[in-house]
Amino acid sequence: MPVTLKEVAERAGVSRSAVSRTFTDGASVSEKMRNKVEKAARELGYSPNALASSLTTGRTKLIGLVSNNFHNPIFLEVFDLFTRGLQDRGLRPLLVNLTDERDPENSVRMLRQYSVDGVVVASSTLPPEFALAFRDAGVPVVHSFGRASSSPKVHVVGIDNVETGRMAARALMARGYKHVAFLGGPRDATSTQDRHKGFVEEMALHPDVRLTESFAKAYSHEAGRKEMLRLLDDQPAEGYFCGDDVLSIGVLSAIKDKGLSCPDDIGIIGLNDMEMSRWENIDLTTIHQPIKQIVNSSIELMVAMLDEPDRYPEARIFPCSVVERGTLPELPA
Amino acid sequence: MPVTLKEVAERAGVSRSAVSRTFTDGASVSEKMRNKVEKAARELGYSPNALASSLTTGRTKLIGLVSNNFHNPIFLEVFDLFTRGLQDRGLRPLLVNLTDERDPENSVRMLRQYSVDGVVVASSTLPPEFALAFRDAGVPVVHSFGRASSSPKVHVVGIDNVETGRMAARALMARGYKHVAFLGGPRDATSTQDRHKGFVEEMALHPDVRLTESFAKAYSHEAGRKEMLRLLDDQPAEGYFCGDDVLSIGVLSAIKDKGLSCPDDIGIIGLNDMEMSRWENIDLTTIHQPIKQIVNSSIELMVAMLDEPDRYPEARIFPCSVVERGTLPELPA
DNA sequence: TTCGTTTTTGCAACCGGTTGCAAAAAGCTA
DNA sequence: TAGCTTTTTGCAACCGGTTGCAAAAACGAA
Repeated sequence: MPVTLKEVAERAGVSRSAVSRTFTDGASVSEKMRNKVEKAARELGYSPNALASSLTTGRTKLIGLVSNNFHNPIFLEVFDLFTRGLQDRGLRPLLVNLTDERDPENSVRMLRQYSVDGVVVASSTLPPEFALAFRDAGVPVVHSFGRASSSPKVHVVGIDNVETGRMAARALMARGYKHVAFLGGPRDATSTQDRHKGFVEEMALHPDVRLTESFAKAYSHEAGRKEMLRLLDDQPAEGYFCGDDVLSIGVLSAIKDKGLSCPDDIGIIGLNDMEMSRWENIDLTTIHQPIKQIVNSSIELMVAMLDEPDRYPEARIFPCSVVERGTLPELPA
Repeated sequence: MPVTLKEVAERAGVSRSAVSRTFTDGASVSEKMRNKVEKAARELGYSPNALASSLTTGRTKLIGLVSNNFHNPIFLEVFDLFTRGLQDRGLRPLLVNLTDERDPENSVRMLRQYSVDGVVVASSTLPPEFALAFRDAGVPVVHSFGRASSSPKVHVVGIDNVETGRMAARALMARGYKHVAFLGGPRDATSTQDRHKGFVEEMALHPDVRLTESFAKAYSHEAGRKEMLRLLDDQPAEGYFCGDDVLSIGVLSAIKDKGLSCPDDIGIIGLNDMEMSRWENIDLTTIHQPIKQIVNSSIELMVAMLDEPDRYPEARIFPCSVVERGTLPELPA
C-alpha cells in the first residue's frame, strides 16, 4: 500500500540509488537531482521505510524502554521525559513492561527480534541481572535509577541511595529526636537495602538515640498505611524516614486516622519529591531526586553508546537534597 | 553480530527456506527437519529478525501507542494495561508522546516510517483529527477514551461523557442541594464539553435549583485548587461536579484551606475513580470509569482490525457508576 | 579544444528474511 | 516392485531499501 522508493524512482525517471541518496544525508547528490526526486516524492507522498533501511545500515533507531514500575506516579513523569527526550533525538521508544517477568532471557530475545539499537532499563526495583543480560547480548544498555556502584558493570545513572539514607538520618537528628525509625520499602529491593544501610550508618554516630526499623511490603500507599497502623499500636518513634513518597503518604494517612498530627506528634521524611508531595494538602518533607537530570543524562549516555558501543561503563550519580515542607518541624534557627 | 538464518542453514546443512519454515507456524516441515534445524538454532542462539520478515509479510507487530496524557496518574495504569495486553498478544507498543504536537501529519509520517500495523490513540484530550489522520493513511486505528458518537468515523472505545454529566447531576440532586455547580476542565477538551452538556441537561429538569459553572485551566491539582479558591471568595455552591479526580483533589485542598469541611460545608463528586481517590486521606466520591474494560476492549478491537482492516467503525461505550465515598453526604435512606 | 580531476550517477550485489513453484522424496495401493 | 499421490525440500525471485565500484558527466586548467 505505501509508496516505495522504486515508484519514486520511476516517476522521477532516475535510478533507485538516486532516490535513496536524496533521503540519506551526507550522500552525494546534485541540486538538480535532489529537486527532481523531492518533487516526485512529494507528489506520491513517499516516506522511506525505516525498517527496511535498518536491514543494511544495522540501525533501527529503536530503543527498548524497559520497566516494571507502573504503579508509582513518579514513573509517569519518567516516561514522559524519556519519550520526549528520545523522540527529540530521532529515536523511538519500544515500551516493555516487565511486571511479573522473572527471566531476563525472554526480554533479551524479544528485544533482539526487534533489533533495538539500545536498551534503557528504567527501574529502581528490577534486579541488575536484566541490565547485565542485555549487555551480554551485545546491546548497549543504560540502567536508569539503578544501584550506584564504584565499579559498575553496565552504565548506571541515578542517585546514591546510601547517601540519601544518611541525609534522612541527619534531617531527623537536626530535630533533636531521641527515637527515630526507618520504615523501608520491600526488603529485597536494592534501593531499600542501600537507604537502610546509610540510615543505620549515620545513626551509629548517635548511640544515645533509639533506632527502630521495619519494612513495608511494597512501595505503595496501602502498604505504608498498614505498616504504620501496626507501628502506632506500640510505642511509635518521634521521626520516620519512609521508603518513598507514596509510602509516606500512606503513613500520613495512618497517623491522621489515629488522631495524631504531623509534625507535632510524629515527623515524616520521604524520598522522591514527586509532584504530588508538593500538593498543599500533602505538603510532604522529602528528599528530592533529580529525575529530569537523570533521564536526560541517561539519554545522552545512550546516544553516546550508539556511536561507541564498547564505551567503558560509568556510573553517573546525581546529588539529592532535602526539601523542607510541612511534615517535619521547622529547623531551629 | 547477531546470528542469521543463513548461518543456521549452513550449520544444519539445509536450505534457508527450510530454516525459515521451521520458524513460521503453519508451514510444511518434517519432524526430522525441524529437529535438525532447531538443534542448530539452539547451538547458535538464533532468533529470527522480526523486522526483516516484516518486509515480506507486511506485518511488523508494532502498534503505535499514542498519547498526550503524561500528567494524569490514571494514565500510568492505562499504559500498564496496554503494554501488558499488547505483549500478551505478541504485539509491541511503540510509545509516541504527542505533548505539544499540533500537526497530525508529523505523527503519521513517523509511524508510517516504522510501518506500524496499527495505532491506538489513548487520550481524552487529543483532538479527533489525529485518529482521523491515521485512518486516512490507511492504518487501523482505535481511539481509546475518545468521544462517544453514534456515527463514529473511527473505532472509539470509552465512556459516554454526556451521561456522566447527567449522572453527577443526579447524584447532587439526590442530596437535596439548592445550588450546585459544574467545575470543568479546560473548555476546549471534548470531554469537558460533553460532561458539561449532560450536567446542564439534567439540571434543566430542576429549574428551582441554582446552577453555576466555571472551568479550570487544566485537568490538574493546581488548576482545580486555584479555581476553587477563587470561587470560595464569592457565594460558593453547596455541591460541585469537578472535571476529574485530580482536579477534585485540588478543589478539596482549597476547601480545607479556607477552613471549610467536606462534605459538611461543601460536597464534591469527581470523575475517574483513580487509585488515589480510594486513599483513606482522600476518600473521594467519584464516578468510576472502567478503564480495564476500555483498554482490553481496545486491544481486542485492534487485534480484530489487523485481520480485517476495513471493518466498519464502531463505538464501544462502557457504563460508568457512582462510587459513594466521603465527599458527598450519605444518601437519605 | 584537450586532458586530467572531481563530482554525480547507475549497476548490481547485498541486508535477513519469505514464498510460489517445481523437483525430489516418501507413502500407498495393487 | 511399479505406478500414482501426497508431502517435503530447495531454487530463485522478491520485500524496500543501501552502498562499493566503475562509468558518465561536469568542471578546470592549459
